[in-house]
Amino acid sequence: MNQNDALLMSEAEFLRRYNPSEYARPSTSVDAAIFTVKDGSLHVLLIKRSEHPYKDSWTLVGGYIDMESDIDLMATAKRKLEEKTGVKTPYLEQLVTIGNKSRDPRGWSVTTVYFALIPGAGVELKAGLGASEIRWAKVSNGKVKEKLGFDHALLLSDSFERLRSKVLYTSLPVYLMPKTFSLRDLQKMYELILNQPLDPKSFRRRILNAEILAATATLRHNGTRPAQLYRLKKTAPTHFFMRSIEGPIRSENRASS
Amino acid sequence: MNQNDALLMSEAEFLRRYNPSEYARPSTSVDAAIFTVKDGSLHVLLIKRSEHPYKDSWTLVGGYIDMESDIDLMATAKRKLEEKTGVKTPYLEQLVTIGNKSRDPRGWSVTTVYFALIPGAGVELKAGLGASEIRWAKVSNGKVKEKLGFDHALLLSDSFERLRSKVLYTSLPVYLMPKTFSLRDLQKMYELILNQPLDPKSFRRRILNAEILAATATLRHNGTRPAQLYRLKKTAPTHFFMRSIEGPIRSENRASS
DNA sequence: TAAATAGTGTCTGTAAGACACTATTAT
DNA sequence: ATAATAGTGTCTTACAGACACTATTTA
Repeated sequence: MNQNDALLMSEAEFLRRYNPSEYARPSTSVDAAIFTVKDGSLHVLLIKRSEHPYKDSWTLVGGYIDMESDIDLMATAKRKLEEKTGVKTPYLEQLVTIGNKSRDPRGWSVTTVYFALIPGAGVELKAGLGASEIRWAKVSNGKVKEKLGFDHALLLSDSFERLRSKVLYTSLPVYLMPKTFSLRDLQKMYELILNQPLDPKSFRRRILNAEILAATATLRHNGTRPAQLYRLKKTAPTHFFMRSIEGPIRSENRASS
Repeated sequence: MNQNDALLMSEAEFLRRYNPSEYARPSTSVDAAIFTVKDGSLHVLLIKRSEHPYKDSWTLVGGYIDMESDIDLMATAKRKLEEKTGVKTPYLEQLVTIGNKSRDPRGWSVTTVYFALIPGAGVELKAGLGASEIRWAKVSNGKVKEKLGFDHALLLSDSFERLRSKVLYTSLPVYLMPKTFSLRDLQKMYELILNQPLDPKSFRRRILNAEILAATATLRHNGTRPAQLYRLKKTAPTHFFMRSIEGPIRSENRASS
């Protein structure tokens, strides 16, 4: 047995003796700000908790890692999303991880926050375990009317800010659209999130130059001039524009000092 | 006792009975990719582990949350940074959180990765507990020569990619500079990270328009034409430019689907 | 003087902003 | 024809790229 074998053996021996409950660990969870657009407004999915703590408070969708079946954190987020909405392939992005002593009355806890964008059509909500109710809540300026449990009001406003800031330089809103849509529809989605009107000519130029949309063979007729419908190209990744839309000053991601 | 009191009481009762070790939890840690520039190259801080697992392997600086003294995750990251380098106020940004079954042989583990930028001058390294050695390792193309333990090669390359991608549209490199520096020095820092030469005129125009630097009263004389020295304005936040430097195609932050 | 590094003048290119304009439908 | 919504023409503006040029030092 050479020295390398000895080292491996002793690591194996170490692992054999390792007791995971020897040291206290913070709790870890995953929360998701799941956005959609309904009736011309941005909404986020909330559940009403049926268990302590914060029983009967509204919160974002979330839960604990299933150490048996979840292979990684995103799997936990996807599982929660699918349990509640049936949606399997959303735009899902990790936003931030918040961990501190005070956010959960049970002690030190860490939560990784994802944000998801899903089209509004055809989603059927299921409250599921731990929730007595589930519903879409209208988001205005990063806030909902409901008083949220834990620090979820903060998680929501962070998620919304990130969404808004990324909309200035990416094609993210396409993930909120139905399968086919007109450029005007997409523009309205941008305007809704940015809370700011955009020039139609500049908007169309920007989106069409990105080459992420394909025109469909059909026009949509609803009473006035028909609109060309588009769909997202199958292979199109999220587009990052070289220049931002000029909007409110961006100051996301500011560092500590 | 009204209904609200009753609800509060029963939550208090719930918390009194709550047993944190009732459910298995993943382990949670914080790792930091601490970058500096030495001898004209980008370096990252590594330690050599003195304990299992991955005993005698090199890894990024990291460790467990101290549930008594750390008030939040960033406090853990700052504490680790200060223990190793003595630096107290770096640029410190949360990058991503990785959690899965396989990254640690002891089982499901979650780590939150920070990246830090510190000036090279006057830093004295201390290996400290759990480490037999500590040193700056040269980073080339997101990699170090050392074979890294756990999934730290991946954490490092992610950190480096994020750094590179943010350098295209922010003023981040100022945090790697000493107190005063010339614009040419700063340009060299950008070029080093981007691995791409920049036009001096365009570079100066870009940086000066951002109004984040103040000229000092002194010039630096070293043998040729003296250079105007600048310092970072005290109040200057990280600057986000409206346009990217044209570089390799940006594709950070791509979502799952 | 030459070598070396700091810094400028100025033209071009590109994509966004502004805004008036045309186009196509239903009634 | 009018209202309503879709979509265009085209001028301006802002800022990055390119690159030749000038400036200030030491030896």
